[in-house]
Amino acid sequence: MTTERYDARNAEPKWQKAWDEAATFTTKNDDPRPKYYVLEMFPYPSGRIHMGHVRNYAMGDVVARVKRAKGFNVLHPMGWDAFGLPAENAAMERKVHPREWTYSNIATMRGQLKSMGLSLDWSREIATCDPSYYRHQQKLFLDFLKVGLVDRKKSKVNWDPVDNTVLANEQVIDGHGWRSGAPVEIRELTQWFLKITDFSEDLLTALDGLDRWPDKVRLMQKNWIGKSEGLLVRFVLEGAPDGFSEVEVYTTRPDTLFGASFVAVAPDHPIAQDVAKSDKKLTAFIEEARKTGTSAAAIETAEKHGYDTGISAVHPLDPSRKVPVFVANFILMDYGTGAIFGCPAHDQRDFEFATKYHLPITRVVANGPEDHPQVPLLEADSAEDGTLVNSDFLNGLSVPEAKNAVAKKLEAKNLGNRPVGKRQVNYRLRDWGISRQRYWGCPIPIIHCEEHGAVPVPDDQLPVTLPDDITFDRPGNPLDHHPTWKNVPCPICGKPARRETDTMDTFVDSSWYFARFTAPDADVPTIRNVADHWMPVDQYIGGIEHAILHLLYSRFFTRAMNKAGYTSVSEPFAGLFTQGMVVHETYKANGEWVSPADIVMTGEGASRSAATKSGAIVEIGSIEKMSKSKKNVVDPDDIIAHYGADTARWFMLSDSPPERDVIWTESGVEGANRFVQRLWRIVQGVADIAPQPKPETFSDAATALRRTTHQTIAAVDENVEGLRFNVAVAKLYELSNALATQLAAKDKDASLLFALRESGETLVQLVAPMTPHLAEECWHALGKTGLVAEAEWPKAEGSLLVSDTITLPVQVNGKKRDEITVAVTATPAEIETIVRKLDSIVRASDGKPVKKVIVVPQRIVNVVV
RNA sequence: GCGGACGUGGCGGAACUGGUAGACGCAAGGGACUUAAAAUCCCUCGCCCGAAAGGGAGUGUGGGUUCGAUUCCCACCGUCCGCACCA
Repeated sequence: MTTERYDARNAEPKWQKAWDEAATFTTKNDDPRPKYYVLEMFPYPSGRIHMGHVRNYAMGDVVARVKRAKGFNVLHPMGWDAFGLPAENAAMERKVHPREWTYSNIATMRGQLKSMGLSLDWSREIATCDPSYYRHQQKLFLDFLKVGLVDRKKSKVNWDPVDNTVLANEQVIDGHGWRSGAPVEIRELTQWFLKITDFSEDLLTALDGLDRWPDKVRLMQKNWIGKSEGLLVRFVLEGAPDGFSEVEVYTTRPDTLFGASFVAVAPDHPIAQDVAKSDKKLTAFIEEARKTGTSAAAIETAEKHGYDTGISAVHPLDPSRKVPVFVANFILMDYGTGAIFGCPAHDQRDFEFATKYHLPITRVVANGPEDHPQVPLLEADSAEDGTLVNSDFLNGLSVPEAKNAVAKKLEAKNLGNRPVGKRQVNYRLRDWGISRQRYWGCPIPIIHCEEHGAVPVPDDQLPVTLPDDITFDRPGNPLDHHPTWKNVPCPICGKPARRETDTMDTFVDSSWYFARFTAPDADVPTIRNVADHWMPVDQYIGGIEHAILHLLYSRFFTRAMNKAGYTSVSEPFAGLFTQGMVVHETYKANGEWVSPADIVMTGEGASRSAATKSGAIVEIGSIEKMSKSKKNVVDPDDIIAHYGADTARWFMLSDSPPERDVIWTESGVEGANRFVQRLWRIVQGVADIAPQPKPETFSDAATALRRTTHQTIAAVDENVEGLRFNVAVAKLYELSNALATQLAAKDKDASLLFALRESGETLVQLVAPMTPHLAEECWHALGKTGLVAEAEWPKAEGSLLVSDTITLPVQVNGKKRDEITVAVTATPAEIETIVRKLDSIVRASDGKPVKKVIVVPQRIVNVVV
């Protein structure tokens, strides 16, 4: 028996090459076996992979390898989310072209991913920044335009007046541009929009069908779509400027209409704007309100402010009542009609506002007799389960009844030739603005002609490619500055026209890449029947940070592609799993963050202490997400070079439940590596046993080992299906322990030798999805021909999963006192007889009479005294 | 503020549908092997009382349902996450 250590550095490249040469992971579209599409969120090519990638891709790879072994035709591709701002920042800071920077990062990261031994079909690799990808995206955009899913309208953007550029929200820090430090202005630009709101209702209701998505993500999307059912109500105005005889408000609480004590409109509301023309104070108020609207910190501390316009609104149900009309800073023009009626008693914001401006606060919904209308409220009370009071014909009704009664009444009542009230469903979801004033993105294929307006680029002129000769020495969008690129003839009249210089939001790129993977070389965006065959993705795995935008946009995009005829599915991801982050301790020396690679740790447990290599004392800080800024990053390359990819993969799958954060620790990696070495030793022991014929009868030891082996197959199956990798890992440890114990036994009969061989081979197959290189090495050592990656998944023998005797715990009044071993077939009556005679039970009963014996078959016995 | 999740040994965590709480790993302690170390192997390992046998309480806190509750219900405490002047 050899006892050499397993040498990952040597074995891993060897097996990666073997898989490559055998094309083990290349997927054919016309393979007749049932399909399984597993996908991990593709990475942004930032430069190097990080531990989060290792964890994400290790999980997906386990699923892919298990499904492949179970006979599925598995699609498991990889690509690059390659457009985006960091490439432009690199260009500005390091004078490197965004394309070169991106492709060089891709090359590095591809090499790193390959060193992980992932079972990916690299022949399907795509990069979103490649014209061979984005030309199809341009085609999709034009087709969406044809089917009416594209819109062009004005929208507000963050504008940096020094850099002359549009800023993303994350580039605005405390109301200032991140690079220039100048105060950010809000500007209106004409932008392209995708009409995601056309699908608001469908995107909402279809969430119910996504039963393999986390409830949490579905709830987040539901809140994001934000459906509300309410009523539009028209108020007649008195004392308003010409042309404003009425104001329309939106409310979800029409039942509280009799509690209205004011009407408020947004600073951007046409009425406010009009009054401001002749009212300097209001102009100043609106200006002030806009300022507080930009930064999140300001909003949180912002007080509710209002400006009384002097206009009165007539109560629609009681013409004798009139309420003042305010302009208020907490009303949003974008939601509803940009105007509300305020009911201070039942809305906290209205309550605060009314208190400040001394407006009446009248209770109109009471929870019970204690809520006498005359008792002053200390805060608003939503009182959704209450009964209407103080409300004329509504008195005594429940809230839903009152909502309905008000709606009915106002719908029937006419003002001019329209009803006063109209029921309306509202969504918080807004259309998706995709215009970005940037270079490194997919060009929007439109040509602007003075005569013909926005003209689509004809199909035969696609793709509109990005020009290479650009500079970043001027602020603003290089496409806009380019001397020639944007000058083109109008496709309709041929007169000089100009290209759209905006590029698409990078979320567009990632909204359909999963569909492109199904036919990555096709000269159309998707081949319909191929996309229909593979889609939806059976298992999608990625970070929770994409719970809303990426996943919602992809759901929309799939519907849009469906409408444009590219696929007949409408949901892109049947199963979704969101994995936790990789976190690590932080270290500080002399006030500076220190990398774990630069410290020396001494002592253990609570008495641990750390120092830098130069001897400075290191303070051990909190455990946080690995990030460059805190320097608590462990580089996967270092780990793979030191321990091998299998150790890194095994560690990422062990211990922590995959949806939770995992703490990266040195001892954890070493533990994982210990297992890798241990498995190799065990397998060498098994390899010394010649393959055995299956015996007729088995010794007790052999049967016990076989039971463990087959129970482990069942357990690993079940836990991998449920993505509980940490539990599957624990079961594999148990099997290893049982196998090692029997391997060390002195006298082994032939049946035990058979069981050891069976157990060893099974163990190798079961770990193969997690530590694939080690498994190949073991498979080979066991004398197996072919690749374990291509071997059929082991099947648990049903007869070994059940036993003919069973051990039942025996409780007295719910406390365990003893246990008995009986035949599985023992009847409850037989068990009861045995239990009643047990010394331990008689003793524990303490002479009290036995009232009842509860026998739960196969589970437990409880004696009630 | 609204919504959601979670709370189990020194640590990460396991526990099927209400049925033996603490699987498995890490850390720790003891031993074997070794000139020594590493590696490896064996043993112990939630808390309290007890030499042991055994016993007691125990899954954030307090109550409830049940023969039986980590699991279900109510209240509270704590942690984390999402959304937010959304009418």
